[in-house]
Amino acid sequence: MYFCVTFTYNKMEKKKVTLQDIADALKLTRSAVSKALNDHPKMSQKTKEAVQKMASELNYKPNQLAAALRNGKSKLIGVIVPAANITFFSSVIRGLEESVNNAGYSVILTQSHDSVEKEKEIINTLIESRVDGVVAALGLNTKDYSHFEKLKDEQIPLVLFDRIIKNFGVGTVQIDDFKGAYDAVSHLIENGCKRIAHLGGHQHLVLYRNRLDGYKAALKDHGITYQPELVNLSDLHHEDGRNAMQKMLDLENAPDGVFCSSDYAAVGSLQVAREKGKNVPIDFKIVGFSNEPFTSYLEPDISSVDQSSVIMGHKSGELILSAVTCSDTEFSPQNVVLNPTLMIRKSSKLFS
Amino acid sequence: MYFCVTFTYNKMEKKKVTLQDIADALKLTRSAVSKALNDHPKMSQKTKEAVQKMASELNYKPNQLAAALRNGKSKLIGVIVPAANITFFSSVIRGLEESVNNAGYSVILTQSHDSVEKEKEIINTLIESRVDGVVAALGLNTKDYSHFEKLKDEQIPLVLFDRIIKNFGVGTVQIDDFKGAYDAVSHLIENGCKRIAHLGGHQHLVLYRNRLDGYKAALKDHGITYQPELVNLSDLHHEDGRNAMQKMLDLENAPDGVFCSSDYAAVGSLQVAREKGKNVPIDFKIVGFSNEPFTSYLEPDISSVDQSSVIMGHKSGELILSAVTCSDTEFSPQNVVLNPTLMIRKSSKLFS
DNA sequence: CTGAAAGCGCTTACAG
DNA sequence: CTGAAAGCGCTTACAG
Repeated sequence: MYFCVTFTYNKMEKKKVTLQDIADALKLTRSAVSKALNDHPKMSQKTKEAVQKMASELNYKPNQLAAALRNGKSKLIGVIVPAANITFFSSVIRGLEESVNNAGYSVILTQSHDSVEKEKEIINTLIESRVDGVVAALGLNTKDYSHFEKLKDEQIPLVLFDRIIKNFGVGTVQIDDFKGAYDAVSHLIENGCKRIAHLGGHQHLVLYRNRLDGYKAALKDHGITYQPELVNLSDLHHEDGRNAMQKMLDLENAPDGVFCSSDYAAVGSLQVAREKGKNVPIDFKIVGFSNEPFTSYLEPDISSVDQSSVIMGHKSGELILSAVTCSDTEFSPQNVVLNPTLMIRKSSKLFS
Repeated sequence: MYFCVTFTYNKMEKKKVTLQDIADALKLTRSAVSKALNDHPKMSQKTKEAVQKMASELNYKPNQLAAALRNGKSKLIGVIVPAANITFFSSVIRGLEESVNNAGYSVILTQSHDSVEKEKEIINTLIESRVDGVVAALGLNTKDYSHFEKLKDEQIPLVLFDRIIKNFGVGTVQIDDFKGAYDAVSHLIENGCKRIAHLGGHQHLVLYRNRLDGYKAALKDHGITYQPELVNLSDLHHEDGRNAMQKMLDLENAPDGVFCSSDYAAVGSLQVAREKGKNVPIDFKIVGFSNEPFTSYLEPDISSVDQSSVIMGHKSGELILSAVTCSDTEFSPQNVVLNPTLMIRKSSKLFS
């Protein structure tokens, strides 16, 4: 599978330079040096400058571990996502890392792989690492929240995004899934669809419930009767989209459009519709969810609900930072709801 | 842009339980408790059990910060990527996190945004965080490596992946880019291409040099003369692919196929070829690089060189762990070269 | 098999 | 404006 080229180098121990070394060099005490370095108000400018100079000369690197232990805060934010290589999550991570990094915090990244067991382990590890806060999206199968309660017990602030827990008393960041779905389905109706299918996600997750509700509401408001056989719930992977569409397009009264709660399911739908001889968008229209970059590369490109994932990350970062840095005994976690944007592309337009 | 719902909860201070608390409860000393918890050989089974029991009763969580300070190792691995939301990087991160996590290490994720300045800052932060090792892919503009030298000065092991530095005396993980390119171009030739273009990356990065070399070698071995005007070097984004292809297809002697060092550039090429009335793959054939998931969703789906990114992450994890846990004074960093796999799809096949 | 002691590198309340 | 001292929570070499 691979081959290796190796060579050796000498790994010799070298003493790390500490506050004491700077103090010695300058005939000061550790405390003075510490204060100078931390820009303490009651320190003469002269001493500060001398210390700064010596620190960089000696190539001093403060030991954050020691500072963290002493201060009782690690400047570490733990992040839990199901998998780091799903575009939506990696985009949130991107935004999150940017925003907390700006404030001098680092991100510890963990993956639950949608396993509750793993989620529990991670939370223990994060507590032991003494992270100052945790930002998380629930695993697909997480229905019991006791491990998240533990964070509360330890007084570690928590912010949930996208896959959130309702009324859990923690900060949350989500998009308005109801509105995203409502807009998408209304758009399909306005472009001539009469029978719209919905490929949705598991209903124990709030966001998928909200999307289904938005779908139903849009139908109702446009005088279309809700048909349970046009709704399929799954993990929403590419294959799930294919399977669902295979069945639905074989219905006697097949749908003429579909609103998918995931772009992967939407691509699957597009492929199957084509295989069954449908012309998309003329015979069959599609809207996906998440606005994954690839949706715009397809032919026809697929309409999708953008959930501004990088911004969701930024916002999650802001929330966790405000919780972490808040010194009040009374703290009010915010629940942020971002506005979704329907990106209209060829897959759903009447005249393309 | 968003609205907020807020409410308050009471943030009261609670004492964390420490070794001392367990010791007090059991009339033991901290040292005894520490040894019991760390499964020290010279501890009676009875004590160990009693300590374990009390620890979980008191809901004890060891303070990793304190342990790290004392042990001189943080069990933290720093990761530097240009951006976390590029599929290739997020996949490597996925694999890396999995493998180091299995060994009890956590990942600190950072992003350089292809900025040398940022890269320098990150390395300082990681040193201050006392990470036990660093895994990194170079930024696109990083030509000076002095900040990576710093890691050596601090005796922090480094593993570079994909965008590596040659002969830097550190562990590296890459795919055989030469072979990947060679195979891709040979495949195009075998499927009838006579004039093959190459959209390549900046040549100060070894991997892009290797791919260009592979391209040239394949041409040569098949008796085709290398034509500089058919090579375009860029950042390889979607737009770069479009721009390059716009120009090339207007050449008097336009290419009949293209090997792109990125899938994003490949999609751009596909779009432009279509816009110019080419039938892909009949008139014009395309092979990309990285095997991004979306390449298989397109119509025609795009052939691409798979660089087994998750495995690259696993391998990087293994290398950094072996460097971190190695106690020898002599350590030999490995240079791992993974085998690329050409994924043949419709965009490059003679008879599709 | 168990305990007393020292120390990792920092910071801060206190005293001068 | 500066210093001496204590302590964050752990671990380990040493003594018994």
